[in-house]
Amino acid sequence: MSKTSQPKRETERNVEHDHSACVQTALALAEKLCEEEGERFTGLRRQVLELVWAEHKPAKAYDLLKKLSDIRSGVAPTTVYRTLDFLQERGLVHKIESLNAYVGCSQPNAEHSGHFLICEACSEIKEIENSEISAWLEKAAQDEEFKIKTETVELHGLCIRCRPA
Amino acid sequence: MSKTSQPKRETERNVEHDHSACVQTALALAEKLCEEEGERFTGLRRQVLELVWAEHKPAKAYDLLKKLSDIRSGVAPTTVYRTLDFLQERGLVHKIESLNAYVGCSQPNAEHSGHFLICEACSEIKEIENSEISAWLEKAAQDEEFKIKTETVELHGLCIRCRPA
DNA sequence: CGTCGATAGTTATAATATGTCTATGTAACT
DNA sequence: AGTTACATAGACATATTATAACTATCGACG
Repeated sequence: MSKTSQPKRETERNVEHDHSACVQTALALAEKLCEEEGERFTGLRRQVLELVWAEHKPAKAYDLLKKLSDIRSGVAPTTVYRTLDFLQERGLVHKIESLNAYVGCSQPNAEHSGHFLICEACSEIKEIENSEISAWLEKAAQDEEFKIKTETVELHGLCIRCRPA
Repeated sequence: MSKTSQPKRETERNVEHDHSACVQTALALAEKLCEEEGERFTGLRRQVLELVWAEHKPAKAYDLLKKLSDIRSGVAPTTVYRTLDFLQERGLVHKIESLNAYVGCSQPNAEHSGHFLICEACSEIKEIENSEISAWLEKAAQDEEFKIKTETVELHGLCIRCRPA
């Protein structure tokens, strides 16, 4: 194959991004985390997590349900929601409240609320790892003597690839 | 009536807070804003806004529907959602994404995304007016060259009255 | 190999939200 | 007043999102 022939299929997200490695890493990390916590990383949990990670876009529960039905039998809404609950509790996925959808988290060990950049053009979502954000928000909350437990921070707009030059 | 007799009924929120004045202000402001924008502040819109403002707690659409049914006929989900949409577009109410609920906004003229402190004990919600927050978030987004359009910032925790001393 | 708790299957239903078509109200113009 | 046009709201249907409650199965451990 010459360099000028059909280029290798690339993700929309990022020409540098090897997504299958990305998914494999997430699954491996999940497995490790469950083992450490004495939880079972069952086939169902693996399949759901894999489906959530299929893209760097929020996945809707009922879409996961459809896809899951293609690869197993006896799948009902409960199946999906129960599994998503499990994954959320371990920080393996986050719920995006403003979209009623779910994304995989790549820092599941770290105690954190997620902060997200959500592109309204291409739907790609990125978790911000700017650790200052929580500190800033706490500072703002302290003015009201409010004690933050969980943070929902979802910033909608245009990502670098979709914003006009 | 002596000073030691039955004290005047006070809101749970704040003994200093005159809530009926608070609602009246909000309604008057809404009326003014609609007039300025050439929009009609109809009976329905006033009633819905008044119900949303009944408490400083998020109001659920179907609860509003029930209450609205007590004071008008022919109320269906569409009625409520349509009216909430109208009010949201004018910044008169905000939707709290993490609760699927709505709160009145007291700075409807100001262009802004709301930032909220939500007490998980008493459900009271407070809109933060710390203007630095948006600036901070933009700063964080700039690291990713992301252009923010709307912000969902909902901080759940304990308010000053509910947090342990 | 039996039992116990965790996991998942099954069925039903609740809660949240939207689409579409029709009727009515109000403003603007004649 | 009569007519038109558009905004508002009513009516009805249905889609989407999420949970409840009960039963069956699996797998770790004694």
